[in-house]
Amino acid sequence: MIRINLELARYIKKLYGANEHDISEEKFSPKHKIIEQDRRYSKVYFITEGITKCYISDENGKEFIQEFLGEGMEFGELEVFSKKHTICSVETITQLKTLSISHTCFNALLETDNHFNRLIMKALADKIRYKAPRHSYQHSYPIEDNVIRLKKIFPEFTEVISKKDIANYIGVTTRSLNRALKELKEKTDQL
Amino acid sequence: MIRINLELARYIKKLYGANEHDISEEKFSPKHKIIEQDRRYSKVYFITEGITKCYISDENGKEFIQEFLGEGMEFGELEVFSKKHTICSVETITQLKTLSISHTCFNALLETDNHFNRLIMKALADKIRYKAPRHSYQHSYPIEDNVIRLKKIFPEFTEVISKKDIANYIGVTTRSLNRALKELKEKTDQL
DNA sequence: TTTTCAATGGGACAAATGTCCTTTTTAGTG
DNA sequence: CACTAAAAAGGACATTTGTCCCATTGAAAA
Repeated sequence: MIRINLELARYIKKLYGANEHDISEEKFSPKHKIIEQDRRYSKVYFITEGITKCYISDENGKEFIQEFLGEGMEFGELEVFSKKHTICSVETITQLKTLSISHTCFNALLETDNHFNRLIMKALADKIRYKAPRHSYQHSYPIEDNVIRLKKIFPEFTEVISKKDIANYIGVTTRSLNRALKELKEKTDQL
Repeated sequence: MIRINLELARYIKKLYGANEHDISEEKFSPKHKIIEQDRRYSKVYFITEGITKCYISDENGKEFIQEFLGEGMEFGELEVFSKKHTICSVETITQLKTLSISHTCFNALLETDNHFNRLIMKALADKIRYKAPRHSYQHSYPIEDNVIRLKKIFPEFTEVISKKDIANYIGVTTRSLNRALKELKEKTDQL
């Protein structure tokens, strides 16, 4: 549910240690919007600490959360390859620390650093791999099953992430999520 | 709706022309399953002609279509980066021609051919970019709106792709799709 | 041509989810 | 500590979508 990539985190920290002027550290407080949908930016971010949500909002203001990003996850990288606007907003949930790098340097690294190139390639592939079954599951199963599934992979999810965000992640209304949680609780209490 | 990547198609054909022994051409007839979910393969395919569907099926046999792939789209590449099982099945819809290449050669190309590396990177990024808004839209809007949207981007979709596949692409039952199509027709007939 | 089977279309009802509101709880602020 | 605003919980009802059928059509096979 909260995606991480420790291998990438380790490597970007190592680069930061060796080559401080290309990579810079930034800190953000909770609920801070780092990237806004449909804009242009010229930096790629790597999370070293904390959690963000990455979401699309439509004209009615509905948010649909794509991913929760944790340590080692990158964002802002898609726009390096296809020079278009961002498709997602990224907003911090907890305090956040990032290492960031300009598009120019990112490109340079991709060309000169084979290992870096491979890590980014793998990170992209993993994003695709991860999304497919998730959306498939969400469509095919009732809300309750989705909640059970979340509980399994991340038992304390209700403590860290707000109900609204969880609902937007599953793609349902808060009302429906509450209903599912209540029914689930009643069922487990009976036992 | 049917994704293509002409730039990649052009380049892989060019490579095929120059270096025939690493890349081989294959032909498949309609409804042929080229790749099956949860298996291992050692080839990457590039479509040069025809259409396939790429889908996940669950334990109840429900199919959820991730993408329809057309000219220039690749499949089987995700497993090069994370050496796991396939997450999708890929099945031809029309006759299909592909150029395929072994994992080993694919990796070699990525390392030695900068342009190829960049094209693959971009192809991965585009797959991510494309998926996000699509799933968001499908969750947020009723079936009818989704059908209207498909009509806009691919007017003759009902002729090429079966109702069942369209329904599995939108993530609804055939019954619901038919209902939506009927209501849509009634509305437009009134005008 | 007849037969067969899959694809399509749709009726009737059930179940899941959304909408609209109101109440309760919680956390933060003056 | 009291006050306020946001988050959470849930009642009542409407709407959407699914399930379970069966009828029709069309195309491929015998």
